[in-house]
Amino acid sequence: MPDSLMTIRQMCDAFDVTPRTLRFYEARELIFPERRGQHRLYDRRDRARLTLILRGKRFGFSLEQIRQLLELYEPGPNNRAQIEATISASRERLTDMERQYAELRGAIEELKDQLIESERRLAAITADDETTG
Amino acid sequence: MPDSLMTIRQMCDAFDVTPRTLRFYEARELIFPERRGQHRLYDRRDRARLTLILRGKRFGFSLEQIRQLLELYEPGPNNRAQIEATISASRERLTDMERQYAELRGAIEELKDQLIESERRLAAITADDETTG
DNA sequence: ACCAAAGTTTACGTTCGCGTAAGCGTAACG
DNA sequence: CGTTACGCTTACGCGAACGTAAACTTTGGT
Repeated sequence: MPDSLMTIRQMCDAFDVTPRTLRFYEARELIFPERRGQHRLYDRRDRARLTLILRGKRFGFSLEQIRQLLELYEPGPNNRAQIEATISASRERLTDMERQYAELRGAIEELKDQLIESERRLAAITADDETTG
Repeated sequence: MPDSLMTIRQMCDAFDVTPRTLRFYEARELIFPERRGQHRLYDRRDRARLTLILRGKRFGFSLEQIRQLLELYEPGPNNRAQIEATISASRERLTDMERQYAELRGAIEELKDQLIESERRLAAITADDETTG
């Protein structure tokens, strides 16, 4: 079993997705499995892309945004203009992600404060129970 | 103009959303504006909640997840069980968010590496142009 | 008093990200 | 040689998160 090529079922088991999902991503041009006859075969590159797709989804990106992100990881034509465009797009995406990163930190801190406040209130009630009860 | 109460239009302008969106969030019980006659009036609390809603959306949370998150910020009944439940839920959410935070850091680093690689390729082509051209 | 602007409800329409069922090919197993 | 399993395509369905249109009331300005 050459692990360099996987069937759709092996992919589904490995990544916990359905066949429908893989075919859907293919229709949206996010992955490009080979065809052996009618059957799809997924290689290392497809798996790497799928990993990025699923991660992108956890960040709330749309499939279209993810598709554009994936293009940034492609070897691409050694055309200067293309490389420059990729660099520019990468920088923009990086800026967005850094902002989101900072925002998430802020949200975490706020929730932490809220948690501490709840713990304080619980402690107050507990102390009250001990004196009153 | 008492800025403690805002009309739906002022809210839309301030947060860059449509009236439909605000009414939709209200129908889903994410915000609870007062009614002066038939009209809605939004106070500081509504605005605070809307800020959290929009931020949650940027993190890819569903409105239902956000609604549950908002509950954690509510004063809530001083019932011990309720507070304990809130604390427990807050801890779980915090764990998730910390994980997402770390994951985002990883994604940023990967894209950075990719960017550096692109810059290297561009430099190589440029150097090539200078010697060849 | 009147008109336009703004707000309200009701309800159908739309896009995204798949789920799900129908119907067909084919390959392997007993 | 049948049937069982897996995969393929086509296509309709569905919940989320609004957009949009229709019809009505309310409110502010002149």
